[in-house]
Amino acid sequence: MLTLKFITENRDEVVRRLGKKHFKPAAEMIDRVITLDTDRRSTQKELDAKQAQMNQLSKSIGALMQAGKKDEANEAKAKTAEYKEEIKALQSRMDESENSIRDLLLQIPNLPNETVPDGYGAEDNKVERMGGTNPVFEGFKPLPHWELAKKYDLIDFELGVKITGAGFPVYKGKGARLQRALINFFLDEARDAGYLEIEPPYVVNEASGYGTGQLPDKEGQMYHATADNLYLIPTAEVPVTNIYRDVILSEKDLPVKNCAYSACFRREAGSYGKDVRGLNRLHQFNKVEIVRIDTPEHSYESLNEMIAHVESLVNKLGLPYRILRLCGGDMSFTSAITFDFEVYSAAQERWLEVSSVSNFESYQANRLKCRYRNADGKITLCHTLNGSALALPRIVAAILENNQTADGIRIPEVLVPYCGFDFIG
RNA sequence: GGAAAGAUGGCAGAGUGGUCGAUUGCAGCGGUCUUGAAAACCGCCGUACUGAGAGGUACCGGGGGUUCGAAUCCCUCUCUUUCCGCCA
Repeated sequence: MLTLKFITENRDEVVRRLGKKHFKPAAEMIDRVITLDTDRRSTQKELDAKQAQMNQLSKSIGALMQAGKKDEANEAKAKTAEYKEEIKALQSRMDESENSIRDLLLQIPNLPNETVPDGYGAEDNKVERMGGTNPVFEGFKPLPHWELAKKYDLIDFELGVKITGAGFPVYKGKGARLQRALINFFLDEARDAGYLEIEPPYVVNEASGYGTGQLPDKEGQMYHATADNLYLIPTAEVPVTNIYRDVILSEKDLPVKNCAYSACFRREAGSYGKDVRGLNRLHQFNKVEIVRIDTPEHSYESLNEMIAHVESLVNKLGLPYRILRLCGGDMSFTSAITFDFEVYSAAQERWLEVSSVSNFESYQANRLKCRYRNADGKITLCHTLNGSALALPRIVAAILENNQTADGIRIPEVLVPYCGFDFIG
C-alpha cells in the first residue's frame, strides 16, 4: 500500500498518477484518507494529553500510598474514573479512524511509474524490443504442443484429469526429464548471476498472504487448505518475499538477490477456451522466480539487470521473443512498472507470456514492513522487485512447437547437458 | 492424536503489581590507546505515532478483563519447543 505520508503530502500528484491506472474513485478516496488522517491526528493529540494526565495521577497515587496519606490517595482515585471514560472514548475514535484509513489504503493501487505508457489493455502495451528468429517449417505442417506431447508421449493431460482434474498434467519420460532440466538450467543461470538459491515452503500462512498482497484482494486465486488455514503458493514470490517481512535490513546487505524454484498453484477461476488449451494455463506448474530487494535509488538499475537476465535465458533457449512495457491499464494492482516477456509459439501462431518482471517500489515493502537502515541510521522502506526466470509450461510449449521437425523435436543446445538427450523422436 | 513448558529489544537472557521502555551479556556504532589490528577502557545503541523543539503517547506473541496503576494477575486465541504415539 501507499504510505500515508506520501498521500497527504502529494495529494494532486497521487490522484493524477492513479488516473493512468484508470482508478476511478481516486480523488474521492484520497480526500477521504486525508480527512480521516487530520481527524486522527487531532484525536491523538487529545488522547496523548489525557493519558499523560492519567499517568501522572496514577503515579501520584502510588507516592501518596507509600507516604501513608490514604485519604488524599482515595480522593485522587475518585478522579481517575472520569479520565478513564474520556480516554476510552478517544481511544475508540482513534481506532476507528485508523481502521478506516487502513481499509482505504488497501484499496488504493500502486502509482505507475512516469515511464509507463497510457492505455487500457493488452493492445496498448508498448513493444520494447524483439529478439530471436521464427522457425521455418519445410514440407510439413507444425503441430501444436498438445499434439506433440501426445505423439511423443511426453505429457498426459487426460491422466491428470483422472488423478486430480483439468490443469494438472502428468509429465512422463523425456517430458518429465525436460522439466527437471529446465528447472536446473534456470537455477544455475540465476546462481551465476549472483542470486542466492532458496527452497521455500509451498504452503504459507495468512500473514504471508497479506504480506505480498495475495490477500485479501486475490483470495479466490489461491488454493486454501481450510482445516489448517494455510494457502498453496501461487508463486515462490510469496514465501521468498515474506522472508523480509518485519525486517530492517542494513544498507550494506542490499541489493538482496534471491532465486527459488517452486511448484505454483493457481485456481484460475473463470478461465476457459483456447487460452487454457494444453500447457497454456495450468493449475499447477513449475517456475523459477527471482526476487530482489533494493534501495529506492538503485531499484531501477536492479530492474534493468533482471530484464537483462531474463532476456539472456530466452536467448540461450533460442526462442523468438518480445519484451512489452505494460500500459497503465494492463498492470497489476501492486506494480509500479512491469515488463512482460512473451515467446512466439509457431504452431499456435501466438505470443505466450513466460515472464513478468516488476518493480513494486515501496508499495509492497510498506505492507511487509521491509525497511533498511542507511549509513546515517535513518530507516527507509525498501523497494521490492520480482520476476519469473522462467515459468516452465509455455517455455516447454514453445520449445516443442518451434523446434519440431518432421520426425521429432530438437532440444536446445544449452539444455542437452541437463537433459541427457538432444532429440525427442 | 495425548501430555507438558514457553512466547520480553538483532541474538541470548533477567524481570511476578508503582520512575520498567524494561537489568545484564553478546553483536553493532563512535572514541581513547596503537604504526595498524587485537585486547582493554569510555560512550552510544528498539520501533511507531505525535510535536518546530523540549517533550508526549503507545508497544514485552494477538485480543479481552481486573486495578488508580499490568511485561508482571485473570480469561481467550495463535504460535513455538520438549516428551509420548504414528510416520516419508
